[in-house]
Amino acid sequence: MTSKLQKNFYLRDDVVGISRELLGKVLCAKTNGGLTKTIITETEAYAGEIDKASHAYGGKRTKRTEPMFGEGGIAYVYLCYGIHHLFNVVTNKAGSPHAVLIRGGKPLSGTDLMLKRRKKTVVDKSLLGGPGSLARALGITTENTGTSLIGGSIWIEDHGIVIDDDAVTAGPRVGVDYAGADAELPYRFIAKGVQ
DNA sequence: CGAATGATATACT
DNA sequence: GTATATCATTCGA
Repeated sequence: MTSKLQKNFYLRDDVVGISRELLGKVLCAKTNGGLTKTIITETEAYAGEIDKASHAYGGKRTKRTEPMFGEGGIAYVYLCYGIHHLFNVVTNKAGSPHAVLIRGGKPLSGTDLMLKRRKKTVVDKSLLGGPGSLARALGITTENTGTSLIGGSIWIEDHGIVIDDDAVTAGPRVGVDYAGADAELPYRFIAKGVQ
């Protein structure tokens, strides 16, 4: 059974709960003429204005973070360190800059295309190991920021994969040391045994 | 462990 | 309008 996640999934105000539920879901991207699918195994929640690690902390609204302030159900893609594209799913209603960063996944379909984009020949965990690599393998770029996840070229499917609570690790986020105490929040979710 | 690399935010003139 | 500091990272040594 497969079904595409609908808008009401993204509109809830529990961004941490959504991050947890996205584990095991399938991220699909039809970019550059090719279709790729990946099972989401690692996510991170960014709780907008109350979260120092978020670009939108304190309700800061800029041209770059604009998509996060929009309605849930769209993509927010940001170029980080001049090299890496990071893919986020915007959640909550318009005006609440919540988002879920997709940090890792496992190839499901379109593997050849991912290998080609990463210039690799074998599938290993470095293919989708990390937010920058994952976005590159899926062909996601900043061009895709603001794209709708309902009816756009990027969407998320539910394949009926259930990740048991025992298989979920919640922990502090990485790479956000500058956020001080907020970097310690257990907003990071990893699905064990799927990777 | 350290460099690469470029858009963006912020603080200036 | 122009300048500089900073970054939700990765790869290679």
